[in-house]
Amino acid sequence: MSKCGRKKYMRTNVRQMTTETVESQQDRSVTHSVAEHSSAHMQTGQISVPTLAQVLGTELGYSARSVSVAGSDTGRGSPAVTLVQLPSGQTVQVQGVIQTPHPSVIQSPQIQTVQVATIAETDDSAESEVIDSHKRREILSRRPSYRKILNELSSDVPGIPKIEEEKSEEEGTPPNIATMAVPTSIYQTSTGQYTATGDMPTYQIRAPTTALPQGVVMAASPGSLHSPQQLAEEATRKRELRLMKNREAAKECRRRKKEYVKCLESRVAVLEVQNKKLIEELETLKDICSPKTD
DNA sequence: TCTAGGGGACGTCAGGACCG
DNA sequence: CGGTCCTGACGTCCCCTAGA
Repeated sequence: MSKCGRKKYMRTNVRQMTTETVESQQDRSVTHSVAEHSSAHMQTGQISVPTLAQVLGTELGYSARSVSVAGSDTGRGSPAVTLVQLPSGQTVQVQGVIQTPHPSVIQSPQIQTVQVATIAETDDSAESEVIDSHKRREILSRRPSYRKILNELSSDVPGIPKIEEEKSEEEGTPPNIATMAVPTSIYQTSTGQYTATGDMPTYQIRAPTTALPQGVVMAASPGSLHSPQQLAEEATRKRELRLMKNREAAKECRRRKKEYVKCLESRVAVLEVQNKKLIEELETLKDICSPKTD
């Protein structure tokens, strides 16, 4: 079946998902973490987030040249400020890359999973089941969206491209398209649904509402409906509109998620390098400070 | 060559978050 | 408070690859 045929199939084949199935999904969802999706199998090069590495790399540059480092972490939510003394004697205050401004998307669900397992093992009563469901509900509470997290990261580290909020449509310009300057502009999927912009200096982020036919809603105002048939048509139209919106939203959400994961991976890489350099520096200082044996 | 399995992408549903 | 947005989870399809 071709991609187009498959899409057609997906459109016409409405899956019957029962409530029971959904509830079981909820239970299983606790054990599912983003980390599972952020494996090394993630396709590379679709959307690059080079600015993070570049910015943090700049910080690494200071770190590498430093002779003495005095670090201080102001606590959770505040990035560590590091005093770096350059070889020239000049002291520079650097906002370190080691910071925990946000609850980790990758780690927290796993921790919560352990908590759920512990509760389930130690409590059997019906009352505990109620408590369990409450706790599970708390655990399932939504964390901040990828857009928010990434934007907060962007504000912490200048130079990281922000994910733009949707803008109102304006005539004459492509609506709801935010542009970001990135070195590589490959933005496509294996299905080719997104056009590759290989020779363009920017890639485009389409807001979920971009491709929506606004006129669909405008065309059928409730006042103009009379017969049950018209009501049914209106209901169908609304449903299709909602599905179309959600389709676009899901695509956008997946794109943001990928970008976010890439951002985290870049960060991990930078932190690993920095950690290695700090260890080397520590060894050097140990050698200098230790009394000579011979 | 065939097949099983892994992985990516997609559409859909459900429900929490957010906003006017 | 209702409408909309966002995202986790699921099922499905397609592609690729290793092994028989």
